[in-house]
Order: sequence, then structure tokens, then C-alpha cells
Amino acid sequence: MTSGDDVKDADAALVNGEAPPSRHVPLDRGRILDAAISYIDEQGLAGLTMRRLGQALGVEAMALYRYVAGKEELLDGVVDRLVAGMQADDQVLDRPSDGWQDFVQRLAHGVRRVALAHPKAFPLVASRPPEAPWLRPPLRSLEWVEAFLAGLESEGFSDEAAVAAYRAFTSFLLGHLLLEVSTLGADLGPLDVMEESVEPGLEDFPMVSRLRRQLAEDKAAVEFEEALEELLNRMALVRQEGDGG
Amino acid sequence: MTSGDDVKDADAALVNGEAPPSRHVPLDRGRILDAAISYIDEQGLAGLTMRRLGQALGVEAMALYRYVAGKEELLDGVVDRLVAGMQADDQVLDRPSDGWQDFVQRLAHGVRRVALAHPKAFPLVASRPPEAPWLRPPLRSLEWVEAFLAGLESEGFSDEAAVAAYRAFTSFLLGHLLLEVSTLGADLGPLDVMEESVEPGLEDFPMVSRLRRQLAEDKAAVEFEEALEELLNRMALVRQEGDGG
DNA sequence: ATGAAGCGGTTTACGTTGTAAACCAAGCAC
DNA sequence: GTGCTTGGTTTACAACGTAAACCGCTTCAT
Repeated sequence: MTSGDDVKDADAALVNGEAPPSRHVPLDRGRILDAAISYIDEQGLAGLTMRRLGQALGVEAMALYRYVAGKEELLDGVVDRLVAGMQADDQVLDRPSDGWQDFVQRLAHGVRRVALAHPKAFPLVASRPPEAPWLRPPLRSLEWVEAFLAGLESEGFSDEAAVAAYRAFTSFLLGHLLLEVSTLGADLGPLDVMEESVEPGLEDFPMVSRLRRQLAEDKAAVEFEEALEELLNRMALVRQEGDGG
Repeated sequence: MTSGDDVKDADAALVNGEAPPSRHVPLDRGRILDAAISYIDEQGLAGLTMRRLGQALGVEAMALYRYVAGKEELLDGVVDRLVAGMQADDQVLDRPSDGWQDFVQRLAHGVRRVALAHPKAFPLVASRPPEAPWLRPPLRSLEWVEAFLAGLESEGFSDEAAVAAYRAFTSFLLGHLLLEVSTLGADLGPLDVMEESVEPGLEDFPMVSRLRRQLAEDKAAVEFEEALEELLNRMALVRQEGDGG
């Protein structure tokens, strides 16, 4: 009866690139990962549960296991998808086109952008068990490591210089971004804005108490910029020295 | 089993003649926290469970709840205890006695020492939900923040300079140490030493493949030293400029 | 058309987790 | 003795991750 028509309509819509109107969208791995990221963004990492994630997708928990091997593997997929999100960022170049400084700067800001877009999920990038010593968080993707190293060497960096730069770059990113998203969680965490709060137990620490306001100021952006500039200076130095063994 | 220190405390106490021979040592908060740290060190953070921790202490899980409010609170206690462990480190000063550079350097190495002593537990210091914007990991203790700020100001740092230094210091520590303990876990993780291994799927990444060996080298110690030196230079600069608004 | 195969989802079930609540055994005050 | 307090156990429960079995589709060979 109606089935033939339905199928034809669905096919036509599918060919048209539209979403199937009435029936379940067939739930692929990408949708699961995206839903997981959204869930973490909204409810926090601790709230993520297979059952609840299934619920958010209108499906039972066990259905997810057709697409992900388990929760650990799901989380791995989440960090993959996060770093892969940088590939879509057209501000980030996959090779230097305007000098290596520009290249590194764009890459750094790309990583920072995904960190700020997903503050609750970003710590995952740092805390997942490491796969190899040459995959340093938060650059958890062979593609980007390759791009970084190749990019630098194409701009005159030696092997040693490129590797050293890679190490310094990841350390810089991890420290700054982890702290930035961390304090970002602390700012929105307390319910009231507490404009002039007298925190309890702070009277034993006069320095902290006195500098309370300046310590609470959010200067993460300029700090990031300055530290990045400093890093570029160091990289420029190590670039033009033959070897430093 | 390489080391059987499960009842070491009981043995020591027993030799001292402190505790009655057959009766239980009465299990205080400190013992629980220490046992938790040991457990994490040996079995990993994921393996830590209230029941198993109780078992390691020769007690039922629920007994722990007389001393800790819950698992979260237990983990908070663990990081407190870790940073408090620095107080016992006599290499670390609580105020500058030989210049601020020496002071900062000793503090940095103190933090690094606890990170390396407890690589599996250290990520906790970074990932615990933040309590206040002025408590930046890994310096998660009002005492140490106070000591740091007071120490710098006693050596001629202005308010702004001290705060800026505090921020840079924590970012530096967090990035470097988290990465160091992370790769430390990756080194001992794979079972065989795989001296000359051809990793699968690396042929699409010629740079990474070629620099594999240099990337796997452990230069964490010298990197730490160099980056710390660089940080001190920056701090010296910001110290002797009036204000940078 | 008809049956076999298999893809994609659900149901059920099991062991483990964190923890509330009730329970109980000593030690101490009176 | 009778109680109270302190510190541990037992029991219980909801929620978790996930293995296994169980369908209802669609698809395809015959």
C-alpha cells in the first residue's frame, strides 16, 4: 500500500540530500560522537553515561555498541573528533604559506578555539592514556604532528630544532589551555556573581586576600598571546643554531 | 609481587610496642589518604574503588566513610596530601633566603619531585574541579600561593608582577609536568621495550616516522630546566618595569 | 513468492560501583 | 548494672558498563 510510495519518497529525499522526514535517522558513529560532545558541554564529563547518551539520541544504551566498542573507545573518538574539528577551521593552515611564525600562531589559536568551544571536554585531550611518546597532548593526532614538523622543516628548521619546537609548543598549549578552561569552569561554577565577596578562611593569607581581585581577573587571552610570542622567539633562536648537543 | 608492604605500618608500630598485638590499628584519615595514594601509584587511578581501598586497609568499604565524606572528597584529600608533601621537602623553602630565583627554582623542583614520585596520581591535581580562580593547578594550596606571592614581593616584585609571575609559573608547571608524567606512562605502558619497532600505519607520516627515535627520547629533565630558566628571565624582566597597563 | 541472511535496534541479565541506613561490639561514665 | 559514644559491619538499593539473546526489518538468491 503506502510502503512503495514511502520508499520512493525517502529515496528521492535522500538523493536530494534532505533528511528523512518522519522515520529514525539511522544513527551513525559521527552522530554519536557529536551527541557525546554536546552532552559533555552541557552536563559535564561526569554526567556522561551510556544510557543517558542513548536517551539523548532517542535510543537504548546498547544500540550505541554497534558503533563504538565501549565507553573508553567512545571517549577516544570524542578527542579524535575534537582535534579533527581543527581541520575544518580555515584559519588554520596545513602548511606554512606566510612564514612559520604565522603558521604556528594560527595552529595555536586553532587549538585554543576548540578548547574554549568545549571547555568541559577539553581536559579529555590531556587525560586520555597516551598511545605513543611522539603523540603529545593536546596535539593528539598524527596528522597534525606531521603537519607541524613538516611545516617547520620546510621553513628551515633542522630535525633537532623541529622536535624541540614541537615539545615546547605542546607544553605551552597544554599548560595554558588547561588552566584557562579550568578557571573558566570556576568562574561560572559558583551560583552568584559575588561581586565583593569576603571568602571564608582567607584571613590567614593576607597576600592572597589582598590580591584577590587581581588574581580573579581574566587575562587569559593576553597571557596566551604573550607566552606564544615568547615561544616564537625561543623557536627563532633554536632555528638558527646548528646543533646544541 | 615485588614488594610486600601491605602491613608495614602495623609491623613498625608493633616493633615499637605501640599497638596491642592482636587489635586493629584504629585507622585515621591520614592512613586512608596514604593508602589511596599508594593504590593509585600501583594500580592506577581507574582501579581505585572504595571497596578495594578498604580491602587494602583490611577493612570494609563503609568504614572509610567515618573519615571521608565520599569518593570525591577522598580524591580532594589525596591532592591536598600530595601538595602538602612538599612541606616536608627540605629542599623547598617557604620564603626566599638566597634570592627569588633560587626560591622559585626550588619550588618548581619540589613540585616536579612529587609529580615524578606519583605519576599516576599527579593528573588529579590538574583535573579536580577548581575551587577558586586564584587557586591554579598544580599549586592547589592556599599556603603555597601565599608563600609564592609573599616571597616574590619580599624580593621587590610589585603586585602586578607577582600575580603575572604566579600565572606564568603555574602554566609552566602544569604543561611540563603533565606531559612528563603522561609520556612516562606511555613509556612503561607497552609491554615489550620494542627497541627498533616499525609502528603500524606510520608510513603515511614520513616526518613522524623519520624522527621517531628523537621524538621518543626522554629529554624532559633538560627541557624542564631550560624552560624554567627562560621563565626566570621573563620574571626578571617583568620585575623591574613599573607597570604594564 | 519464499525463505535465508544479516543489519540495527531492544530486552534481559549480571557483576560492580558509590553510598544511605540499620545494626552491633566494645569502651567508658555514672 | 544501664546507658552513651566511637568505630566497624551488614544489608540494601539505584545506577553503571556491557555480554547475550532476541526480534523486526530489508535485501537478496532462488
